Amino acid sequence: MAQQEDVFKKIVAHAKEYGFVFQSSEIYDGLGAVYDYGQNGVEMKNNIKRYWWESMTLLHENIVGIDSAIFMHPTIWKASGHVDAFNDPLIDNRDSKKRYRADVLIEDQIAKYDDKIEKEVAKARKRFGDSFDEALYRQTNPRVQEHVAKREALHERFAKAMNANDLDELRQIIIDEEIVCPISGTKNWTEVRQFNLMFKTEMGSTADGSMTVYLRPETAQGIFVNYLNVQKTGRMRIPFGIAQIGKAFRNEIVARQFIFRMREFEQMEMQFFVRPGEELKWFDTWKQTRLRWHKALGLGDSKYRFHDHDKLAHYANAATDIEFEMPFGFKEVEGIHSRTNFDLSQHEKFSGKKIQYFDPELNESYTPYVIETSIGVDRMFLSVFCSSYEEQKLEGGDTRVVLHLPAPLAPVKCAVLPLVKKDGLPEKAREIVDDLKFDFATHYEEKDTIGKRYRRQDAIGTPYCITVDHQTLEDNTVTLRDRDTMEQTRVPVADLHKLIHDRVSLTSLLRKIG
RNA sequence: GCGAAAAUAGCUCAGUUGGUAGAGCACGACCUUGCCAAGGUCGGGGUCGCGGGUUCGAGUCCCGUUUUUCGCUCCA
Repeated sequence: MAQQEDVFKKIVAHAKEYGFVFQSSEIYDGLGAVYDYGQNGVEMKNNIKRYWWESMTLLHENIVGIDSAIFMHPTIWKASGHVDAFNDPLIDNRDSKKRYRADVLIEDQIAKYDDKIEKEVAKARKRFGDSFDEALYRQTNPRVQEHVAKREALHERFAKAMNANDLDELRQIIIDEEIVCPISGTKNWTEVRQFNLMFKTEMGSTADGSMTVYLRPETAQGIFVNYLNVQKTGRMRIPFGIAQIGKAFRNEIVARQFIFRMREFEQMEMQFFVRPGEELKWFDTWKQTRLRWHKALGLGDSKYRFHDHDKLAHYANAATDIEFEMPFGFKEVEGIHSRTNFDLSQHEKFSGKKIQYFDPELNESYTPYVIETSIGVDRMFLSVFCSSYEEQKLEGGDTRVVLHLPAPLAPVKCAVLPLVKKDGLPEKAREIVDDLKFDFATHYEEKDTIGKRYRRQDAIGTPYCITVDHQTLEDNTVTLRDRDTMEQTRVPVADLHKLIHDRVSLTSLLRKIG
């Protein structure tokens, strides 16, 4: 594990050193859990996004894309449940250093009174046998009555505090009830703090005319609220999907592990609308489709696994994660959820608009069910980056750092290098660059020895290096060096375009899954 | 948010009981070489994360703060 952490540190350092990922606002000491993509990172990230987007929109004639705004009507987040669910009152125990949701602690305490009541009743039932009048016992037994009274008083006090959002009162309840930490057994509690996971801002430039809006914590709702628009204007027939790539924001309590958990991040989400009752069939179909998309990159099939959720979110009737083996363990990269008709129904309720689909085959209307595939761009980036990084030992004791990026995702596709900086080789190399640059991200480099230039390209994952030497001037051939094998083959300049295209184009990747 | 550790040049680090900052690599120019990094000469670059305090004097000691890493916690 220590060794793995070490590797991860090197990977993070490499990402910075070669212009993939920088800490946000670094010259001002940085901003927690926010990162910027550099000159190479942005290219790779765009390639990932294009791979996803084209796999959705080109390979499925019943999936279309949208790009919805980050600002949305605040009621959307009430309908979706985010306003309530993203507002947890939390409390820490100073001895065990454990954090708990204050409301959950109190609810557990209420459940304890229920247990006491049931225990009394069970004892009496055993003692009196068949002649036991349970209802009468519950109403009259003083011990049961005492527990009931305490339970009711607590419940009332708790509900009142939660409604008023009174954090001090929640803490007082925990103290008065002498609730102890299950780990340390002590009552050494901190203050109760409210964590709002949604970022807030004001819309409207005057103070009294403004309205609180949230930066979206997920892109999915932008799809749900546009469901009718797309379905009608696109004449979409169920089953169909809507795809979207965009930024989302969460004020994470703890955001760590580099770009794995960020406060501002990017999602690629697709909501697939299906007939009620067919959702689990489609859930399974999308699980397999999405896994194929991942595996086509060739990062290693054993690095993926499904993690099915036992505890489902309030809207879901099935959910799984696609996990990828990062240097710090298997981690969620993509979630696939069967969201039922929860979201569309909620928006029907809150907006008062009818969001139904008339199914001509069934001759009936219904609220569609939804299968969601939701993948984090940054997590995808991290998984590709980590699994591509290698410190390779070469013969002769040398080492080289090489990024074995899937060629279609590499930020630079080929580098054209004149062997020496004279004898007309740079001019010839420039000619080749001018031919290739329209189709491929191409680098030209003439500084330093050829070996050094190869290593620099290896470090950013450039699949091909094209070297122009004296023979090139005679017979118009160059050497083509492969990043992974370091092998060189002599090829005519005229063949370069096809050779490179075959390996680096997104098409080759899409054909594997389409 | 709690606990622990770290922060010195673009990168990796040194800086000895407090005496006003150094190396290697990288970078720029020129020369040399020319197929798998680290030849020569010259040069640019640091208010030692930030803010206080102690001291004649702080990179070094103390306090606070920011960021990062690890553990806990949380995770629609």
